[in-house]
Amino acid sequence: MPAVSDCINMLDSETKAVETPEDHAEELRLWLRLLTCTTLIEGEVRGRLRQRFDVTLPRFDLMAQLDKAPDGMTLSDVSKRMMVSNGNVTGLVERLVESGHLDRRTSETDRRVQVIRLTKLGRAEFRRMAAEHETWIADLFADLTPKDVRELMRLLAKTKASAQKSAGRRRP
Amino acid sequence: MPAVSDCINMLDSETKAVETPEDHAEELRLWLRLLTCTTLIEGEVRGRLRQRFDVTLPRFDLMAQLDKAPDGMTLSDVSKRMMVSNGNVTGLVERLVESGHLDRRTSETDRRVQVIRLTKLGRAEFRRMAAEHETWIADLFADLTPKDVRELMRLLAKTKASAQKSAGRRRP
DNA sequence: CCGAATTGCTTTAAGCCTAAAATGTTTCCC
DNA sequence: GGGAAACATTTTAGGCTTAAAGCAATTCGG
Repeated sequence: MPAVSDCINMLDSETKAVETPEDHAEELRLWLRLLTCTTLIEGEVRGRLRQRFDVTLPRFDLMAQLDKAPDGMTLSDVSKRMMVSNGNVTGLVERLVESGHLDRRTSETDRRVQVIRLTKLGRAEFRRMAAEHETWIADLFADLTPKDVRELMRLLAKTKASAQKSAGRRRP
Repeated sequence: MPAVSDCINMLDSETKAVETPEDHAEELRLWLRLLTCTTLIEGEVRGRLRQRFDVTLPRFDLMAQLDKAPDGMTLSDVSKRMMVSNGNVTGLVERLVESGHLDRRTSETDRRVQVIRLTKLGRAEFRRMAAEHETWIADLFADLTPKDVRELMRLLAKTKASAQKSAGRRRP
């Protein structure tokens, strides 16, 4: 219950109360736990991909994006989807074209645009890796009940929306 | 409800049913959403740290670990806590010693061990950054109710335990 | 004791990643 | 049409990250 003096402060604030020096320790702990979970799982997946298939996680992620887009994607599309910088994608694609997993061609209608696709080899290898990858994920989350999974999905969707809104406030 | 043939299969499996080619699509979607949330927030924090304080996220994370350990930590401790490789810490520490934020000395009792601490400057700068950092996190999670936060904490704790168990099965 | 593991850290080689600047292309609009 | 703005990508410079190999120092077992 805010004190009267706080209510006065709240008036000249925009959307959120100024509030007395509040701690937000809970949110901080939540963020650290979220980060820990992701780092843990990501490290495990990275290691398994390397050991079983001698492939890096970024390469796998890029191929996963392309597997869902049979007609190919532009580098910008990939960059947005993967939430990484443009320059990053350039190098990643370079190496995957080199190894024969990707096909890259300049768009006929817009010469700025590069369209990339999985090659036959790339698709076959990705499918093989993805099948096993799915079992790893299932195993990593094995102790969660279906209800836990649903609830986490819901709360993470809410988290994502909240974070996007906050990021948008800063970068409109 | 598993079919009879599945139950037979379940008998010769260890802890978890073999089950017919199961899809696990829900767990996969959960993992991708978890990753998206983390990437989104991490990117936002990284950008703000750079713009406001001209500091990188890994440097900030390292300083955060040391702020909680007034008597210092060994590089191994830091490596475990941050869940990054040893070699990574070596370089990170090198740069932070160089910039005057960290103090590094060899342990008196075990000459293999390097103990690092925040310098006065390092601690002061970290505290300044951490205060603002906490408000960013609060803002990014602003749409979650206290109940949401509690529930997420609980489910992520369960997720972490599940993933650790799974990782441990592979690397005992 | 003393050699064999183990431990703590660093080095190496390769790749990932970002922000910012640069380059070439297209679109917009006057 | 012609210049300005917007766009897609690449380049650049620097830092982060990992796995694996290497080097000391310590501990352990006989």
